[in-house]
Amino acid sequence: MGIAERKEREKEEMRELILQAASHVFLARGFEKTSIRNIADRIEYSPATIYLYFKDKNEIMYELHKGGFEKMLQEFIPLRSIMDPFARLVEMGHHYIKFAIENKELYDLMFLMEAPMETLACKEGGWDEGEKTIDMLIRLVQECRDAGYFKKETDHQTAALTIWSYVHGLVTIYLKNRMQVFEDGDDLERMQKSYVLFIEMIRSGI
Amino acid sequence: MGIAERKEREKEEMRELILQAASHVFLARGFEKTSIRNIADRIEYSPATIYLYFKDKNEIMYELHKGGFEKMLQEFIPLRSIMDPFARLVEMGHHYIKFAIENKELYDLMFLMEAPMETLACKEGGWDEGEKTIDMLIRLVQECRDAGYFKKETDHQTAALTIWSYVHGLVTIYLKNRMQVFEDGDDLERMQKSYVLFIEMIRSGI
DNA sequence: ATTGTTTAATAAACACTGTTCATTATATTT
DNA sequence: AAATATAATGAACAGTGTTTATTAAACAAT
Repeated sequence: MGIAERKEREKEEMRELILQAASHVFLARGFEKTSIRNIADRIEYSPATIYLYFKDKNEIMYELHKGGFEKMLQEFIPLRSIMDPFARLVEMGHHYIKFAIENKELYDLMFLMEAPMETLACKEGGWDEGEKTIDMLIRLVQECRDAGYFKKETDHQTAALTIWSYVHGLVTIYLKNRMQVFEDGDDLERMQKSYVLFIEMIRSGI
Repeated sequence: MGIAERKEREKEEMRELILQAASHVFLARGFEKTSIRNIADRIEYSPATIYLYFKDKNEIMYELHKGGFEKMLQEFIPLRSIMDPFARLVEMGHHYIKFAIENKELYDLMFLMEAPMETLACKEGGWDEGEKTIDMLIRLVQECRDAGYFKKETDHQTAALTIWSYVHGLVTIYLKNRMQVFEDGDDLERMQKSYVLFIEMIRSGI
């Protein structure tokens, strides 16, 4: 029964081809402005063909959002070489902010857009990608406490949510063009200064 | 020349009528899913008529976003009766979070969507609404420092951005359904706990 | 090799979207 | 009452996501 297997493989290859094209067009034109027809054009297939491989546009979005988390976790790998947990936390924040700035569209898809969450709601199980990432942060907070940085009574989940909220808020203000409230000066520099302040805050406050 | 004035008044009334209808449909169906035709239907006019009063859909969004800021600043008025600046800051955060939760769509429009910012870019001048709000926060931070709460060397703008980032991030995670990363429990309670922690952090850390 | 059957791909359509423009209806002025 | 200016619209354009009936290709059984 080699044929069934080959078909399976070909189906997977086609899915991959579509996702690759989708990713390319999305990153080039932005998510909102990309249509199924754009994606179909790029791989020289009919728009209807895409619906043989994906339920709807949201499912493509969901799949790309998954890819975004893979990419992000990849970029977190070098953190493992940092021994001190607090230094690792600081560096993780840096990498998170850097990832958001360098992958605006992807970050939007991962943490702001509704599309992937809607597909998730139709599926069984939870938001594995998000959970995996926040778990990393929670464990890191735990390590920091164990190493004597944070107060013993602090709840890890609460601390993780607080830290995540801050970095997510910071990059979202930037990505969504709301740094305009500060009239002049360099946005990135201002973010840098804020991050330094926040780090000092959690060093002494959590 | 009473006619010209009446015409002017009628034009303004029509704009208001359209905005009112737009607001109603937007709030009921969500911003993304509302069309010019939906708005036109509600006021029993042709879709083309709307374009006699607004340049495009973005301009309607921009106008509604302005209304959102007015509403928010209205809700900040009671804060003035709080004498202690730090207590006022805490309460401002509370109100900010409350406003976001009770006006999800509006908050989205004010701080996340691109539409109003695109109209802004075509206009001269800056983002007055945003500036006014962040200025409130900056001045409040300044008051706190003067009252001996924060460190003397802390930059007000940096501190304000840091605080805003946190609350904005927190509500955005919630509004965009990303609280799912925490498996069980009440989202609002978790946010409450995080906010308490954050307040303690800035009390001792800024 | 020639059937019959399953699978893959598509063209065309449906019901939408924002937006424009020539045409019609109304209101104002002469 | 006729001429003009203003307001409102129907119809169209180019686009969207998605579905379906039809065609083309690949496979299975004879």
